[in-house]
Amino acid sequence: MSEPLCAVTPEESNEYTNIIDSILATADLETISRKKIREGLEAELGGKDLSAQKTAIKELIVARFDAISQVNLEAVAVSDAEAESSNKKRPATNGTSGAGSTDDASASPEPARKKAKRSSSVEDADARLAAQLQAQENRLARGRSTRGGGDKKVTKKKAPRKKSAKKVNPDDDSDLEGSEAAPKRKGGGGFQKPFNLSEPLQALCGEAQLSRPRVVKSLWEHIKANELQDPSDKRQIRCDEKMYAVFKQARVDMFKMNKEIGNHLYPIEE
DNA sequence: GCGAGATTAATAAACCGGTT
DNA sequence: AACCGGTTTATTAATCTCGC
Repeated sequence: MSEPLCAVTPEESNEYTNIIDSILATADLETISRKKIREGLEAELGGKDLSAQKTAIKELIVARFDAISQVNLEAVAVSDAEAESSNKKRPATNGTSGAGSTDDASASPEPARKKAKRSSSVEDADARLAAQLQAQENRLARGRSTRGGGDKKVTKKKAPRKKSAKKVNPDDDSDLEGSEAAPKRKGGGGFQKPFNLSEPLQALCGEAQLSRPRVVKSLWEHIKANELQDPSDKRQIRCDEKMYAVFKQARVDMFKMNKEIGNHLYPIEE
């Protein structure tokens, strides 16, 4: 709709490039997105509306990202090569294969985020090697405890875990059928653990004891049955009386709801 | 082998970014 | 444009992996 997308003038292109470069210089290339860069650009330009030049700017951003990430990659490759050559000899492929390394460079940010897992044993070989190298570095750097680095909380933040349900199925079907007593993770850890529900929560769920996932499920059934989602922002749940008794507020964010649930679950003591 | 940190499992729906 | 998949929130227990 609307007007043909205008191209940026050379002056603008120049100006935008400088701004984008400065944004990229301080940003984490693994997590930065086009949108964020564009937002930063708009902010830098005093809130100027760039929608008319969206396409041209998108290309500009991509071009600058590619250019900068390639520079970074080369820098990393050099330091990597130096570091590794002292420990291990690796076929020095990087220097010569320009095309290959470039490809890796542009692809690296996203895949890097996606994987962070260790389910596949094939990838593990590499992962382990990397872990060992890193462990050595850590030990040299500090006497710090172990790979965790000491932060327990890191778990949640640092490792974006993959969606589980999806993996379960393929995993399940593949070859487990042959070997009945598959070693796979038993039933599902503590997820099935039942809790005593607080009174208001009991009134909502209709059960005195439920596991957390069941409580969530039950809550959503209630929400849908009573159309409690705010139409303008469906993540917001409007509390009816029963809900209010639990959450003590007229509206609750669906994620906060999960958080609040914890206050209404009591461990069952024998 | 033991200890400890890291990871994964289920549950829900919306939203966002990326891909086709 | 439409679709797909990841991310978000919280939780516990079991399991895995690695260091010592």
